[in-house]
Amino acid sequence: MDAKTVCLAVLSQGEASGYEIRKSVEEGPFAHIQDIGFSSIYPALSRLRDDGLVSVTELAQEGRPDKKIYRLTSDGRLKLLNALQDPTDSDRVRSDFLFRMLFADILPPSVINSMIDARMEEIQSSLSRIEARADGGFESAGEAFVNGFAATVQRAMAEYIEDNRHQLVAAALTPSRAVAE
Amino acid sequence: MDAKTVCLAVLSQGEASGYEIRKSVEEGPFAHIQDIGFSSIYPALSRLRDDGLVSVTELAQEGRPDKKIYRLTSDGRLKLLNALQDPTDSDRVRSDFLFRMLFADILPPSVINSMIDARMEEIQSSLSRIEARADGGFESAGEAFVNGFAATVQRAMAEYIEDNRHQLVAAALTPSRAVAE
DNA sequence: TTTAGTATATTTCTATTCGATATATATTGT
DNA sequence: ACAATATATATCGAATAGAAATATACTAAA
Repeated sequence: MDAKTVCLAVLSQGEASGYEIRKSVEEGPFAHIQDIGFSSIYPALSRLRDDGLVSVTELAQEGRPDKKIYRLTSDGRLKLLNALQDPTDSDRVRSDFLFRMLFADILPPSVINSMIDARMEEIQSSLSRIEARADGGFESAGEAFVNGFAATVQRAMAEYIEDNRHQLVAAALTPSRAVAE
Repeated sequence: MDAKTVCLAVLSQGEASGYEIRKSVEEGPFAHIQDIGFSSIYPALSRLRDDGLVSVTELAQEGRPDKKIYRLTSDGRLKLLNALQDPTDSDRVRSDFLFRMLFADILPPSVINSMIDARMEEIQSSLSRIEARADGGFESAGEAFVNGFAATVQRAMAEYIEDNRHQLVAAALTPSRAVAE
């Protein structure tokens, strides 16, 4: 989703500043399925305000920069509802880990092993966060569905890696392709 | 991975034009784990050539634009080997589908249902392509591992969706949040 | 048969996004 | 005392996304 829709989506769950939108996307229900940086958020919020889809209240703060609190307008809520029904883009995965695994037979086995270990740790910590979120209960059936989805996929990945990693390491030990060493 | 490394990676499996690199990434072993567009490939190839990491041969063709065929140099091969051992970025997923499912309770059930159906079809066609690739045999253990990984994940997703879709549709039928209708 | 769509092939444009940095201060941990 | 982390916005350059421009051949459907 584009940054504007992401902002509308987060704001539909309550008012927030740009900073809080980012935190919400990183840690909240959108974690694992969407990410966004400040350099997308701030221009997006400006445009949404110009288009009357959000309203802003500046809140003076001591010790910190003034906080700009954004709220959905009714136009904004409608826009979100429409955007959610627009044609859905295909899901996209970008895996640096699997990219490297494709070249397992030209990399040193020790490197392969530590990459796999690192990936397994990432998966475990993802799972911890997912399960922690489940303990807190869900605001909607959608959140429960997405959380369960993420958990299922992470577990499937962990299981596959554990079951098949030895084949990769074996291949790295007996390289079939030309290696520069 | 950045576009330059993707180009080096594809070229490590044989010479290719920019157009062929794209096709290879879309359809070959990189499918499902990486994507790249022409507007990344062509500038990347120019830079790689400037840096002496690839060499170019122009091939005149009739009826089609001249084809520029790129080959890895030995510097390029080394560069790839190094890049593959650089710190690995975290895997990233961007799911428009799950994003929408988060809002299942404010969308019409018919819309939810057709989004789910569309997603299931996409998964099935992904699986068909993955299984077709398995039938062709693999060039390396890495390819076999990645293909099996993709198959496992797609099957886990399909199974989860089938098992849990009714909960989403039920929620859409009895909306708990304010809906504009 | 004509027409639409798909395939080959590169280049370039605009808009968006990524990643880092600048700026400023409070709080927390070592 | 010092380092790291958290709060908060803005902006810069580089990279990427997505579409369009250009040109031709082949294939399938109306």
